[in-house]
Amino acid sequence: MTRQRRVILEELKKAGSHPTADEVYRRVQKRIPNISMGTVYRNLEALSEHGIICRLQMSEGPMRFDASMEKHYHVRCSKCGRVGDVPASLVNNFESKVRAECEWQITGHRLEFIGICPRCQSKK
Amino acid sequence: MTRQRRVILEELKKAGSHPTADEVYRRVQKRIPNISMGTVYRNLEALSEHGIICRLQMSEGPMRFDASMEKHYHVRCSKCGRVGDVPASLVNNFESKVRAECEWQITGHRLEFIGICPRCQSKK
DNA sequence: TGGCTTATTAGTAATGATAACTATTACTAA
DNA sequence: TTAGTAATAGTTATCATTACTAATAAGCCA
Repeated sequence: MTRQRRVILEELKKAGSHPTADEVYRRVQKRIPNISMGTVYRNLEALSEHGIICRLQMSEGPMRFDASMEKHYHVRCSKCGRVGDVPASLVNNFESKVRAECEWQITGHRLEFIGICPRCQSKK
Repeated sequence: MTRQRRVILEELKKAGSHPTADEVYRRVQKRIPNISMGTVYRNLEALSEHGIICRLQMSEGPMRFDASMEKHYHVRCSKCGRVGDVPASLVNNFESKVRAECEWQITGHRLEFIGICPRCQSKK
């Protein structure tokens, strides 16, 4: 656990929402001015491989990262791209019939909601 | 509807599965040898904007395209990357509770199953 | 503590998918 | 046939991400 890795994790936690690698980079840069983008990517990768953070591949835009490991889904705002959380408890099981009737062996799924965030709703 | 666009659409339909832009390009190239990659992208884009084809942003790998417009979901093989279809009828409604309880205005979702395709299952 | 081994870094260059640009060509309607 | 528009081929640019490399820092044992 190097200083760089520690600061990257701290800033990701502070960010709260779901920053991209670049947003993490810009935050960390304020504390370690000569940090390199490669270091940010490498550490976000390492942290997610150790199950400490989560990498979110959304259907649009670059990869995002999430320090929260609780089970939840994500909503992406189609106006501004912001990403929010949807507790898994709001989503009923929908996989069982697919598992039963599909000749593929289903191992998981990726679900992302599309919507308009509160901020963009009030803008209009 | 230019010759290029027509051939792109024909080859996409013939391809059956879910080719990437590059695969479409290679197929079309056999009939129009000097076609440009840009033309392929532009036309796949145009066709999908007109609702004639469907562009699939999978969570891994490049964009894929689908000539079938029936409502269905996709499974991606985690071994080989192949993409298959899952009829929408196998998936129960799971969105209503989210719509009701989330302060975002939900407009849709993107769902992708992960699994192992029949071919990779038998390989092992 | 000091030296040794290995991992990690900063910096830069490379990659791969996609989009933008530009001069040229094809299509269309008058 | 011609002006106007749209689409093309070819090329270059962009953006996110990964790979490479020499220098630096961690961790560990004597």
